[in-house]
Amino acid sequence: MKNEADETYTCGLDAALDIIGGKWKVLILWHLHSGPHRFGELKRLVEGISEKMLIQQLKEMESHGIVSRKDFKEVPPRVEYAVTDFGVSLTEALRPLCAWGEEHMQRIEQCSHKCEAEKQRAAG
Amino acid sequence: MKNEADETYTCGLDAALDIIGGKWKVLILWHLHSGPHRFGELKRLVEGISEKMLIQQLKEMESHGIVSRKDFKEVPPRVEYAVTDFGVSLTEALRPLCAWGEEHMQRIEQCSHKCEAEKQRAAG
DNA sequence: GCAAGTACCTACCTATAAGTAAGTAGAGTT
DNA sequence: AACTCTACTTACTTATAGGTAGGTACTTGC
Repeated sequence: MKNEADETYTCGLDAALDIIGGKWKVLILWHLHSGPHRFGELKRLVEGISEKMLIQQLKEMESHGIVSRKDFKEVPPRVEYAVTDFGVSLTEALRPLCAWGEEHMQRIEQCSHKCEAEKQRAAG
Repeated sequence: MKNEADETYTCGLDAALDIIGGKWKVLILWHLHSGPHRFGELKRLVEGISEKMLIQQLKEMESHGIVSRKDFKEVPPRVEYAVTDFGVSLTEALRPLCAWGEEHMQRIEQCSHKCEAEKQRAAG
């Protein structure tokens, strides 16, 4: 967000959300947390993600140093993705938030349903 | 994200990011964390936010129960926003991530600059 | 009348994220 | 030849988030 040339982030959360914000990154990170995975494994584990989005997200996470990519130079291609040490520090920092989300998941779901219902009502 | 009628979140982070994801919510929450604020105060504190976005984000945060809105029924209007108990539990859960972001802020900024530079190089 | 203060609402536009579909490469199998 | 496996790339489209500009309401002061 606040990454214009002359500006810095207002707070640490702002910066952190630049690294893990968006629909897919936390899901990918969640699966990689349990150990290294190949591309195809991740694709099957992360339900609903397209190859294109998976590649894009992995590339971004790699460029942020959260994830490492190991190419075994084989044919058919064999590539393995794993969380880096830096990425592990992030997953550790995410633990409390993860627990909070688990604890309040039903509440969040109910709210989301209510918000959807209100939107549809407003749409007529 | 995963709030379709028949689906639930894959992990707690997924759910939590539904509550605080996006450009503005963490910044608003960060300012409200220090105590209740009126609309105009928040508008001045959160640099770069438009009234429209501030209203929209506050409304969403209120509907999620993170923020409370107290209308003093005065003219000119006087409304005060504060973090709820539920919101406090969220801010507590966000502390480690906030600290992580603070700790790695410069690294994140440098990476963002590099990504921008690469994008511009690719654009020609 | 205008301007200031306060906190919103609405219509429309722009930017960004995500999605779909087609394609690439090499090796092996039918 | 086609198909399978693997992991990508590219062009274009759609969905969503954020932004701009105009407006509302009331009171007070000039």
